Amino acid sequence: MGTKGEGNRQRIVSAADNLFYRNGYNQTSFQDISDATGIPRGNFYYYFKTKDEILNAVVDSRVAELSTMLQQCEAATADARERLHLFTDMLEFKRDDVLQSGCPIGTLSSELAKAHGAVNDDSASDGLRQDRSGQELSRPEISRQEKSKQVFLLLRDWVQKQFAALGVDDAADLAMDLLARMQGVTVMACAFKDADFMRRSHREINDWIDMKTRNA
Amino acid sequence: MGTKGEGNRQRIVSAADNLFYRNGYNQTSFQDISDATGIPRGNFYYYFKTKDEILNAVVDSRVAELSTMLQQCEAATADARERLHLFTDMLEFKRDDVLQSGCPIGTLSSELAKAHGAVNDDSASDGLRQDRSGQELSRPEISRQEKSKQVFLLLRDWVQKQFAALGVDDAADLAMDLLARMQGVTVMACAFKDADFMRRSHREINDWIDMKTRNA
DNA sequence: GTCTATATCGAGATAGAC
DNA sequence: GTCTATCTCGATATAGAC
Repeated sequence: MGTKGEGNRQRIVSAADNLFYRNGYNQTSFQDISDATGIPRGNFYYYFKTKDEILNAVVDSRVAELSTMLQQCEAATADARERLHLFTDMLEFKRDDVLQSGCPIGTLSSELAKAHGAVNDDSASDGLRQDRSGQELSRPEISRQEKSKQVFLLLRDWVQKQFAALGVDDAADLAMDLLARMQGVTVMACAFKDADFMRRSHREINDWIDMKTRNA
Repeated sequence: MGTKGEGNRQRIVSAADNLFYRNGYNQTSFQDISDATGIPRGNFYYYFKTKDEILNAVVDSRVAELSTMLQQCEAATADARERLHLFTDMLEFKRDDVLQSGCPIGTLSSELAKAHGAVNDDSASDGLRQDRSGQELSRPEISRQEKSKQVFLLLRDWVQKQFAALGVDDAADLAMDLLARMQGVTVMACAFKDADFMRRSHREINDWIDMKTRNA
């Protein structure tokens, strides 16, 4: 293919984004991304040194895409309560995907919270693990989870801003509560493949938003 | 080791249970279980034909363990509202584990919801995938997720029973709502490593239970 | 910039001695 | 029942031709 390099980079990130969501990060191979894009495996190392760098690019891409979506929510209405309702509408737009694969942000975060290698049951050593030369062992899952957290941080801060605009005094708590409720709905709806539960919960979350911001 | 066989089987299941939780199912190797138990890799195939069978045994073990815990909740008090509060106390007992690795049930369910192999973007074929001989391809992730769902079903039915005993007319919905709220709390608390959020949410979930069952 | 060939490792699973 | 040796496959990653 004679297309320009940066175009290929974007296609890799886009395919990886989709595959990380559908199949999970650990279960997605370079071959899978190669099959989805038509770009040969070896070329990936021209754009990314490691699989972790692809993950970084995917998270950056998700942050950028969600930023755009949140800006559109702000452009659509000046009423912060309406903006929050537009935000929860994701439960409706993405219903089929959520039922099949859960929330892209939540499931990635949960997956990356899992460690690699042996489980440390040893109660004698409570410091960082060290190798024979005394250096700390690198733990990639730590930085990976920190990276994936960026998407949640973006959403939390935006939701908090909307609650604050409505004059509540616990906007930070309410922001975490809203995200937690949406996460809980996606986990249970996906586990039970229950679309009706998603619809009902969507309504009740909107009612909860209205109730919490009634004095605005 | 000259210990009896069934003892070894239990030790394998127990170690796998812990490793599936801390490291994830897909990221747990037979070598990891071997290291944790001292039982050589090859012996696993005397007790289990495949890794899937180990997963089945782990889920059965979790169902049995949780059944015991729920029976203890019932033995502790005849007040169904008190029983539900004892149930939510898991958010307190298991706080450190949840902060590190999330909920064992929810994260396993989310992990097993992810597919294997290529993502089907092809809109022309909307039936089951077939191989060249026309047979349906087996999709182990389907039966795996169905199996893991058993733990959620146990909890949902028990919670529903408690709500029903309190005379509410939407016990089934409330059971799903309670599990969803707890799942949401664990996902966000683990992502943000926020113990305070867990404590606060625990209180608010208990308040919500009391509110929903006020007329009992 | 693009692609093929390959190195290296660890996974799940099997065979067969004891 | 227990254990070692090994098979086969697919993973990430690298080397180097074009």
